[in-house]
Amino acid sequence: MVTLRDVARAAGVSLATASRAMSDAPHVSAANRAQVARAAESLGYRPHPAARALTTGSTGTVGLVVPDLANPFFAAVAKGVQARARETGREVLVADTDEDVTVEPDVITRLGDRVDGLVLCSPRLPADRLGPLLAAADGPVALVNREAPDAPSVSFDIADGVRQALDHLRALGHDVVAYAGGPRSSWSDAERRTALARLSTGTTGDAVLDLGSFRPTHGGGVQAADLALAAGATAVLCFNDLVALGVLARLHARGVATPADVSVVGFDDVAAASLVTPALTTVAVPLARAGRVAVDLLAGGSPEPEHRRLSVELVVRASTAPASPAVTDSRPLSTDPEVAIR
Amino acid sequence: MVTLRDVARAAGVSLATASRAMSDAPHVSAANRAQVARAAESLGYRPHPAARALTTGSTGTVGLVVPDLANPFFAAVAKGVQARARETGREVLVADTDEDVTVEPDVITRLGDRVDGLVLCSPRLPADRLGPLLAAADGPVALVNREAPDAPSVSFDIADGVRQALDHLRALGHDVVAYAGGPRSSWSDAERRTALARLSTGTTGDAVLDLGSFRPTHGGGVQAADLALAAGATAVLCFNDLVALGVLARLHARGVATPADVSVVGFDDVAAASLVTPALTTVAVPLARAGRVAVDLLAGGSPEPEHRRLSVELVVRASTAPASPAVTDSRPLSTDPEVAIR
DNA sequence: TTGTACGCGTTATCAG
DNA sequence: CTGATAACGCGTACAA
Repeated sequence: MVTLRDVARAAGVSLATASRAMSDAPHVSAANRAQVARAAESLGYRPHPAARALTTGSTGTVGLVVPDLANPFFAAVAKGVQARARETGREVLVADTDEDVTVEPDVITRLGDRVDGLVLCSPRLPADRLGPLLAAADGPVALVNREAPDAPSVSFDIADGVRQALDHLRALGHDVVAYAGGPRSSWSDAERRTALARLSTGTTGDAVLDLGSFRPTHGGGVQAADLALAAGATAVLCFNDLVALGVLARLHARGVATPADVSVVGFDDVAAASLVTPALTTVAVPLARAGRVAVDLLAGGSPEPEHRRLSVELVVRASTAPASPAVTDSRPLSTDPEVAIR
Repeated sequence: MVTLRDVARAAGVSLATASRAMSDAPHVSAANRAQVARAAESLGYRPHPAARALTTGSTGTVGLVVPDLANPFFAAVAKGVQARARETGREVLVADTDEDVTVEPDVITRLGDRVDGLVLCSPRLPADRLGPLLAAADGPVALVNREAPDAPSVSFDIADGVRQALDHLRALGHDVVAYAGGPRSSWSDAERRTALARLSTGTTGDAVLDLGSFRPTHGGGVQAADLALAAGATAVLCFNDLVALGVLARLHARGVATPADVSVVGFDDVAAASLVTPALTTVAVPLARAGRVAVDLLAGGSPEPEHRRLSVELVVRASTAPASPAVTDSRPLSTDPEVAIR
């Protein structure tokens, strides 16, 4: 291994001068600066991260905690974090909690010792458990997709997304729209619900049906679809795209046409949303952007935590269409054995 | 910050003894060991990773390099790496090259300085560029989903997967099966092709049509589907599930029924494969397992690099069925405006 | 502007 | 079994 001492020797200067030259510090003659640079280059010198961390206290690393790397939502955020960190010369240490909120404190402390700051995606950790966690963290923490008073955060303008979706559906003539909600402990589900509540008390008097809470997965959507049908909804707004995809699949399996019979709207605009048939109408959310912003938030050492809210946009695709008479359970199931329900 | 010195002081022993006690080293009296443990516990002592790394030379960190974190294939591998690293008390530093092989050398050296070993997923880096890269790496490197003479690797029994898929298709009566290949520079595509070549010179004389190389994405599948139809194939085996999903979508859009008219087989068994309609028949590949094995391979300091090949299994779902008379371009397009081609 | 010397927190070596 | 003490590689007061 080639150390700074080797570089200094080769350049004919002292260790201190070499150090200053490498870190572009002032008080170094142009000649020496060039000498050192040349020596470092030719020797293939690379500073030892641990040694640097030991003296400076900064590791050049950001941590990322997500519930599930295989979930396209978090994968997209991770890409953004990754990209921004790399641009700013930092590396990213990633931890997947496997959807288990009980391990989060441990993961956070373990990671916390090795990083300069932490990007935390923990949609389902109860608010009262989040506070202590933030307090225990020694470095800066940036929250993604949720807000809290004590930490900077980047989230999305969910209320506006819900509004756009509802406007779209109502313009299409849907009076009975149902909401397939996410986990009760989810901050962003709460956001959707309050937005929905505010929007459904409008002058038109249209209310939106609460189908309940579902696991934020394909399976959750399957359950929600049955309930939506039973309730006679002509449109269903989903907690996220995974749920929407499940609704789509279940509707298809039960012989209900989408969007002819019922319209479906998702949330997030995950990659799969545009690839499925029919392509999903969904509220596009700048996931990667959020990841990038989160790492920038780590640096901002303002006293008051900064809360950035990114705007969202409804993407209309093929899963929504003008309302037709309600479809209920009395509708005959398909006789095609491929799609029939036993 | 509480250091080991504080612990030693509190326990009434020297720094050296405290160090030994903490690292479960021998030559420490049971009494002192307990004292130190108690002191560390009550003070909330956590060893400083950088300091430890500086002296030991080991960082307790493994690196992971992938082309795209948002690709479900790599996301699954990443989960495995993550899980195994955590189990063994290590953290993982992840780098996403964004499918750009030209940045890989840089990424690898940057990461290499901070980790004890590197798990490298680089399916498309040309073999002649991989060799030098491995030579330049200072720590151990484990390859995932490709093999090379100079590094340990974990890959899949692709030949057997292809065989299983082909057997399945032939048993269903498909004489004309087409292969929608992946990138030419891909090691695993080459594996599929040689397996295919060996299998198609059998006594039956059935050959498999080579549709060409496609981008390993949904879009690639769309292109492949048109070619498969033009060639009159009754079944198409795809490079991976993303391609297969593209084929499925395109077939549907062109009014060709799956699996009634043409069967489709994927590769990898990514999560989406079982969620789509019709559910995809595909060769399941233990992605997460591979990730776990890869981190274990890093530790094994054998002189000869170890090459582990994981077995795969065809999962028969709804996208394959007995062959029907070939469908060609002469077949009338659907008149349903939803699916018609302009 | 340059060099010397100390400290960062740990582990490891060597006497006791 | 225990305790000083010397590294590890680098940044940085302080002195020159």
